[in-house]
Amino acid sequence: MQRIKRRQDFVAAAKALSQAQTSLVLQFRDRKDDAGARIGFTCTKKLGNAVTRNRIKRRLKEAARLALPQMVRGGADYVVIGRSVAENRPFELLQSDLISAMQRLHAKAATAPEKSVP
RNA sequence: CCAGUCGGCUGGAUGGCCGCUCUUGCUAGGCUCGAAAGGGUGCAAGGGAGGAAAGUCCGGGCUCCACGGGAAUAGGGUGCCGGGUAACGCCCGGCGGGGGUGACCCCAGGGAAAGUGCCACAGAAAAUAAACUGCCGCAGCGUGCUGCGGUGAGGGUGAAACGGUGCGGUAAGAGCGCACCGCAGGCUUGGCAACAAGACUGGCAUGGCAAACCCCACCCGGAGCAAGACCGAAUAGGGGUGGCACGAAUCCGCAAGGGUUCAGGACUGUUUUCGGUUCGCCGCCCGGGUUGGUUGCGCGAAGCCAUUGGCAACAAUGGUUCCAGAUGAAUGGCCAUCCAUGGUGGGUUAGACCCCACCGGGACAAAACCCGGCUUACAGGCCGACUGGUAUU
RNA sequence: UGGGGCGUCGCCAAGCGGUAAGGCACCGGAUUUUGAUUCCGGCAUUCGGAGGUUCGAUCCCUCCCGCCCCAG
Repeated sequence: MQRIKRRQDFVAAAKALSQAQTSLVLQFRDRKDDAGARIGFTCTKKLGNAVTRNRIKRRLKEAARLALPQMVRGGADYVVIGRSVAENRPFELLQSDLISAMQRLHAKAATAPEKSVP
């Protein structure tokens, strides 16, 4: 799965669907093309210093690597925004947060597909 | 043993499973992303955050720009002396001042006699020393006032009052004279110097503030790796060149040239004789350059060990080692045991810092071109030197 | 990476070497049957923090902390 690296992709994903969980916020945007799914990780400066922010992003990356590959859809951009509890939340709960957020987002996209068009 | 001062070191360990990034090797191609440049994908081995990587406060390297050399103006910085260094506002040693019983610690510490300015309140007066009050003498008379002269000693204040204390001296007094202290001047001695010591001379001049303006001495060209270099598509546009084309009317202009309409070409919407966009057409070559990519990018004022010189900072010589290179940003995720440590309960015990069980639980903080410093943050642990006190011998 | 600014009472703020203005809010009192209005009085012992210069710092200097803005 490719990583999102450009700022404008992050901004575009922020304008599309989002789903908040205890440890993270997941954003989902359908790019309407045939390329593979992409995922990006970010968090705000309010969460702490560089060590804390990096640790949150690494735990989320590892959870996504283990939990998500069989769930993602082609042509989709996912952005995971870390929250402060993600630093110490048990790893199994971190994975289940990701899975349920993605399930609910996919359900939202099915009921209201027009909203995801930018 | 208690209290304290200074300096240095360290910054959890081992293992398992699954990952990230770089380098090298392997058969060297395949597959794949991309317009290209270039990138991704396999296996194995090895490397992979810090003492502050931080704050970005100084100093350099490196790169580009500017510049004939140099100097000056403006602006900014530094400020006892000597040394170290590539350089510094850093470090070392010394001097002076201040603090502490002491080990030791702190100090932007040049110039106030170049000039300007400020010194609230209080106080007679806050800086050309005079006025006021006072003290003393003489004269006058209305007998406590006036005039003249002497004096700069006293005057509640204040952060600070024009040398201080004492003795002599005098009408009263005053460095007026003397002793001691302070101060100034040149001299001698010691020291590279800052400065110190000594005797001599001078009766004393120069209040404080320059982290107020300022003066003096010295230093500084500007920007920053998003510097800079290279590769480089479609489309549009620029230059050159070859072939084809370069029609008609009209307007501006001396001309070169330009505008408008029709015709014509290219692309395109559309059922269409209708419309839209564009303007010489086609080929080749050159240069610039956007998205993007590569590079810059780690052998260095490097680390470690030894010897020598130096009180030291540090330097020289010899040997030895190769030690991170990410870019929405790698160096991790999960788990187990141990270790340091905290809590609770129980046990041993004179008492435990000893033993057992359970629970909790790892300081600060992550390279972003690279080095030398400074500053700030930091759980816990270790080592060395020294000081004061108490007790014992 | 480079540059600039701010921090003063609960809120908005003035002051910029010499006892820290003012407004809103709050508290107490007066007026009123009660409330509003009005009037009177009260309300800053770290002027973001720590050092330093000065007789004396909100103000000057140094270092930190927090917040905001600009350029690429």
